[in-house]
Amino acid sequence: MSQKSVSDLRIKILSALSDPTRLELLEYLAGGERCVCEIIPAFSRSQSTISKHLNILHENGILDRRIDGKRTLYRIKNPRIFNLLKEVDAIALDQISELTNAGKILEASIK
Amino acid sequence: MSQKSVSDLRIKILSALSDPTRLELLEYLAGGERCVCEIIPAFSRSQSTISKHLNILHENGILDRRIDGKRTLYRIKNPRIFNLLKEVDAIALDQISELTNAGKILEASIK
DNA sequence: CCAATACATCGTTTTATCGCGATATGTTTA
DNA sequence: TAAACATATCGCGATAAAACGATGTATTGG
Repeated sequence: MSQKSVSDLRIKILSALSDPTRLELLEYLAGGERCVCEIIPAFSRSQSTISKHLNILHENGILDRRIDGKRTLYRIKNPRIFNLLKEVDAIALDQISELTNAGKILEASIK
Repeated sequence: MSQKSVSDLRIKILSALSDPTRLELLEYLAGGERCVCEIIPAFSRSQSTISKHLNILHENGILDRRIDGKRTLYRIKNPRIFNLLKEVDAIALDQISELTNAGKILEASIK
C-alpha cells in the first residue's frame, strides 16, 4: 500500500497544478462534467497530450473519471480546488500591484 | 520588460511551491526572518542547493531578501502564501479521509 | 463481426529540474 | 590588504516532464 502522507499529497497536488494546460483544463471543467471528445477540440494540443494531462489530474485526485459507453467523462472532484486557485490568483494580483506601485513611485520620483 | 500576466504568475507561484525542500523552507521561515547561515544547518542539503531553492522562492515573489553585512536574510514576502498552503492541506486531508472511508466501506462489506 | 469511434498508452525527442562540488563574489575582521 | 566568512553562481550528471505521432484497446453502430 502506498502510504499517503499530507506532505506527499501536498507536492502532488501542487505539481499537478503547475502546468498551464492543466490549469486551462480545470477552468474548462469548471463548467461541469465534459467528455474528452469535447475537450480535445477546445484545446490546441494533440489528443495524446490532452489525454495525458487529464490522466495526471485524475491520478492526483483533482479530477473524477466516469466511463459512459465509448466516451470518458471527466469532472472536478473537489470544488475546493477553486479556492486554492483563488488564493494563487490573490497572490499573483498582489505581485502585479506591487510592480504597478513601484512604477508609480519611480514615476513620481522623476517629476 | 517582462510582461506579467496573472496566468504566468500563477504557474510560477505553483511551480515554486512544487518542491518538498522549498515547502520546508517556507515552514521554517514561518518562524520569521532568518539568515542563510541559520537555514543551511537546519537542512540536510548542500549549501548550493539551499541557496538555489531560496533564490527560486525569491525570484518567484515568495520571499523577500535583505542583505545585512556579510549575511543574507530571507523572509516570507506575503503571508497569504500560508492561506494557499492551508487550502492545499485541506484538499490533501480530503483525499486521505476519502481513502479512509473507502477502507471502512470495504471493511464493512467484508463482515 | 467489421469498421468506426473514443481514448489510453508507448516510444522517442526535447527541455526542465534537482543535487552536488567547485569556484566566484562581496564583506568584514585582523 | 590578506584571510576568513557568507553566499551566490557555474557546470555537470542524473532524473523527470512535456509534446507528439503511432499503436493498442474497448465499445458501438451497421
